[in-house]
Amino acid sequence: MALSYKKLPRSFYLRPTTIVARDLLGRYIVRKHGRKRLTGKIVEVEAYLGTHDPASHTYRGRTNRNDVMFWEGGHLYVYFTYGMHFCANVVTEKAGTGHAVLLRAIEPVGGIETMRRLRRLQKERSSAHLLANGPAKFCQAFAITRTENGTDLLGNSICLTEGIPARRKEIRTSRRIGISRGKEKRLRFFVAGNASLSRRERRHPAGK
DNA sequence: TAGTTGATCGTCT
DNA sequence: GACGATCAACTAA
Repeated sequence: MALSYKKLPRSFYLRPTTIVARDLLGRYIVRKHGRKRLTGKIVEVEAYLGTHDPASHTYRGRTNRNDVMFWEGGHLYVYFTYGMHFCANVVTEKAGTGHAVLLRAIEPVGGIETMRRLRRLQKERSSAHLLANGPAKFCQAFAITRTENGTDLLGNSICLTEGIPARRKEIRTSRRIGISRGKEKRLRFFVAGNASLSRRERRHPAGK
C-alpha cells in the first residue's frame, strides 16, 4: 500500500481498542509546531482497556485528571508523570468508556532537526532513532505537553494519517512496560525489528 | 552490557 | 505522604 497523508476518520478510533492499537502501527502522526511540521511513523503502542483494566488510569473511575480518556475516540489524552515527563494516548471507542492507546515510540520522518532542538541532545546522542523511542521522549520531540491534552485528532494541530499500515506478519506483542498491576496481559504491540522501539527485542523471546 | 539511582511534582489516599 | 504508563547519567565488570 502506498504512503498516504489522508487523515484517519473518526470511525477509525471508535472500534475496539486492541484493534485500533494494532492498526495504529505504521500510521503517521503529523504535528504542526509553529511554522514547522513534525512527522513520524508509529512503531510501538500499548492498549489500556478502561474501567476494567487495573493498569488503566480510568480503573477507579472518572477524575479531573483522566477526564479526556472518557471522551469520544479520536482525542489526545496527555498526562504528566514522574514529576517531569509527559505521555500521550489516543482515546478510543465511544464516549464514556475510558479506553486509550499509549503512543510509546515513533520513528522520526520529517522535521528531525526541530525534534533535535526540542530534545536538546548533543550531536553524539542525536541519532534519529533515539529521538522518540519512548513515550516521554516522543512527547518532548513533538512538543506535546499539558496544553495538548484534549486535542481533537481530526483537527489541524495534531492528526494521524493513513501512512502505511504494518503488515500482520510484522506485528509482535508483549506485556506492557513499567506497570505493576495487570502486567500479565499482552497489550503492547510493536513493529518487529524497527530501530526506533523503546526496548531492544529479545533474540529468543522464550514465550515472553 | 546490565543494573542502579537521582531528578521532581501532580494526583489520589 | 507515597508513588508513578520515565529518562539519562552513572557504576561495575
